[in-house]
Amino acid sequence: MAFDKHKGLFPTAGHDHKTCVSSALEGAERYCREHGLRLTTLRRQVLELVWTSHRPVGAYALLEQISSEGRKAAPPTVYRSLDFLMEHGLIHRIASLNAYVGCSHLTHNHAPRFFICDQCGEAAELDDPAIDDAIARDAEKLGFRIERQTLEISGICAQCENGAIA
Amino acid sequence: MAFDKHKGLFPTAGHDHKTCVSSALEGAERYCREHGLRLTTLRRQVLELVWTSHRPVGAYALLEQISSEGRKAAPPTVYRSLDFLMEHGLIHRIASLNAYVGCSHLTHNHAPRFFICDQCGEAAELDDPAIDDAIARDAEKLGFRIERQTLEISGICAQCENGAIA
DNA sequence: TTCATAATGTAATATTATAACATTCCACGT
DNA sequence: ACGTGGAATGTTATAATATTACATTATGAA
Repeated sequence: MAFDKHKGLFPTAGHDHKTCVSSALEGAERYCREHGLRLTTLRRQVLELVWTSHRPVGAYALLEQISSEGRKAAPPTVYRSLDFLMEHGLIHRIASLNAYVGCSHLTHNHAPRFFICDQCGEAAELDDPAIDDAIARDAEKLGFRIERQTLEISGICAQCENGAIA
Repeated sequence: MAFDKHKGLFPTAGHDHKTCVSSALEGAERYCREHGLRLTTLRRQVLELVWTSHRPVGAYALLEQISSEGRKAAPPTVYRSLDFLMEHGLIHRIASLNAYVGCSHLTHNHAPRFFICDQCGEAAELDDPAIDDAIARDAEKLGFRIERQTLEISGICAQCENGAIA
């Protein structure tokens, strides 16, 4: 992703977000093409709105934006699209915020793992095999078959901690 | 806890749940006494209701039970008690279920980490320093100051997988 | 006992999500 | 191009979860 070139994993203030958006959309289109799925106008619009930033966004905020862009929309309009996008791993749900964010790791299977800044609201998706391995070992010990995972670490990101912009 | 003596970490069908409840209540009372907190009748009642089982329970289910036990209760009644109990680590919130479960690790500070069975609904609280360490390392790399954590692993527990009782 | 504060009661409402059914759209075979 | 069947969306209503604001009551400390 565009912001990976910068110092940290967190989306930095100066990163080229347009690249994030376009690669997310291209990735989604490729994925749907290859899997015979329909990335309809609505679904694409929802995906694009989710990708407005790296801040998880609520379903009703999306709904307002869809409406303001001229389309007739009610809750099911957005929830159905969110369900589709989640089902195919194009976005993730942040359970602790009841909000949704674009997937930054389209190219490989992964459990969603997020660091989320309480101050700026940005979410960074993280891959760490050490976490994966530890959880897998625990599951094995328990004989537990994992179906879904939620890992959300909230706090203050480095930029906010250091008083960057705000 | 009572079920720790059994084979797995998961609450087993045969475990002595009364011991879970009494040690949770005793622990809460000791904690509140030592910290100058008031474990009021209402708070104690909510805690006891949460401890009815190892299955996370919703706020409105608790509300119904409180009402049925004769007390006047509205949503704030239960939410305020839940907030108190969470603030002091006596219960945890399961964000992916909008539900609440008693804390099984009263005696030490810890990030809440759960395995939750989709079938029987039971939640097992787990301690694994390997997970803690991996997350701590990632946070340090990011310069991220952790405030709260949510780790919820959902799937099928060993007992359900093996067709135990159901 | 009195007072300040904490806890709870009460009413209204906000926020998030789903159910149920109607309509429209689109790929496909003809 | 035409009709068809299933997928997608529109529409209305409502469920489920949670909070705000203000009134009242209970509690412990001075």
